[in-house]
Amino acid sequence: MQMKSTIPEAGAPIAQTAPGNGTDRQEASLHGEILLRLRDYVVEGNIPEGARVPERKLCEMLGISRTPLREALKVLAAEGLIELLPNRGARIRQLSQRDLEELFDVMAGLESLAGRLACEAITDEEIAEIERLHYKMYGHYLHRDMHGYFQINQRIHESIVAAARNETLRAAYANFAGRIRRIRYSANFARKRQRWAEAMREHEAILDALRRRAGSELSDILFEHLRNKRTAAIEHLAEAREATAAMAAGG
Amino acid sequence: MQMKSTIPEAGAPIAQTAPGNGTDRQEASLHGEILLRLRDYVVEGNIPEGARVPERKLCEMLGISRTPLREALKVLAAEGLIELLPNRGARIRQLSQRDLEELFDVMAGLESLAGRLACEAITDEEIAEIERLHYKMYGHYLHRDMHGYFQINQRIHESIVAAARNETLRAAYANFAGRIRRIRYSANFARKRQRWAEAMREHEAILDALRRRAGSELSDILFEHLRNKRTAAIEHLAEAREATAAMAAGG
DNA sequence: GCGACCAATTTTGCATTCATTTTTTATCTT
DNA sequence: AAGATAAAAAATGAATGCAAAATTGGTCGC
Repeated sequence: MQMKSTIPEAGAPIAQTAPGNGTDRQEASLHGEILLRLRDYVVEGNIPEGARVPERKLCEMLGISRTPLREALKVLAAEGLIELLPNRGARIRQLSQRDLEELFDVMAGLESLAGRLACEAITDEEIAEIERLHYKMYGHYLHRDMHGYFQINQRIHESIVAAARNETLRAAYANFAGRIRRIRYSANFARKRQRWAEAMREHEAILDALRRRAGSELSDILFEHLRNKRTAAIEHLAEAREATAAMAAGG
Repeated sequence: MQMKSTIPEAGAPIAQTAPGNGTDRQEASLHGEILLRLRDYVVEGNIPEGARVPERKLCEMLGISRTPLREALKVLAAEGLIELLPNRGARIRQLSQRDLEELFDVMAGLESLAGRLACEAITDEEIAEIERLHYKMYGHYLHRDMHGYFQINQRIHESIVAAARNETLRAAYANFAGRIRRIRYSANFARKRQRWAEAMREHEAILDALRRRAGSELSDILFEHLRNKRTAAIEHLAEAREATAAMAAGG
């Protein structure tokens, strides 16, 4: 039975052109669509860490044959989201604490670069927009609305990356951000309260350096800002994993 | 005819475990081997820019079927070395001048990060080794040996990346370096003589900052160093492309 | 002689099939 | 009954087959 000649029995609709996570979107081919869908699926943490990604099940789920699926899996492996064990299929890549530290440092480097480049090209309008976001975020801070704060925070960082006017950088940033986001979803990540005030102050320094187009200075501030984030995140993850381990032992 | 049950008639030997270009090496599966071979083949500039990568020819060349080849092509496309046009096959990605500028800036950011991280972790022995390389490179500079200079220069930058103790960073660096290396091979890249003395001075500043473990400072110096490289490289490439275009028009 | 149109060939995308390895299950031994 | 062993089932890796799209070559019209 050929797919093209009959209506597939299983599977959800394939077509979708959602803006998505920012990584390269290659439309119009089956493996491309599958890649987008699978990447989002994995990034959103729908499969637990270290779990197998069974080809057959996914094929049925998506209503396709194994060929395009396997092509997508190879790409996801190259992107670092999954692992391919020879003759033993795909697994969701389990990030060690060290992996996460490394990832955060690379993100810090990329944002630090983005800040430096942004100072060369950013317009007054873009700065005004970031200021607007900043004050909105400050409002969330005052109201102790962590979720709102977090969302605006992310938009500010994305705005800085966008202002760098470097598509290559943006794509790399999106890739690494995706790897971290996976953890965030599955570990129910949240920023520590004690870090909050400090982070807010750092954001003011970021905005100040950006206004003055002080590239080298902004680069330093952003690196340190992300470094502090890293410390908080790693601690949080360690606690979460301990809790999970304890639960598994207790239950 | 199944590959496993008969000896393949066409194609060069598949097995090879060369250290290669530094990007992740996944052995033991056909698509993995193909990926390594194809990547090196493309990075070394064996196929001209924009040229088609015909599946069938490559399959015969490598003595395999299209399935693993296509898997490898998808990965190379994700890495940014080739482009996949829907229903029109793979082409060697043609980098615009803007693409190259972006790539150099990202490389600058990654090396800048590497320098910063290296200052946190580098040992005296590693610094001594980089000093040794530095003086060797200085010798090549004095003897006007560009090729020797260039090779040592590359080893110094790789040493700094290695000293950052960040495998994620190293892999990303290798990926971007590969994209640029392709151009270098095919455009017969070389540094401008006029930049040479300046680059040598910058390298002394790099070494000095490294000795003092001045992370932020080293970060700045490395970024500027790569930025200057970028300018020289882009100019050179523009000239080379003009020459090629003139040759094509004249011949 | 040059360009538009159409059939033949090639190429691509995906499904299917086959061989091999891994995992599961059932049986046997101690 | 617990563990080891072997057969059965399932999953993986790669080749082949088939339909759709694109490229090529040739013919016709102007």
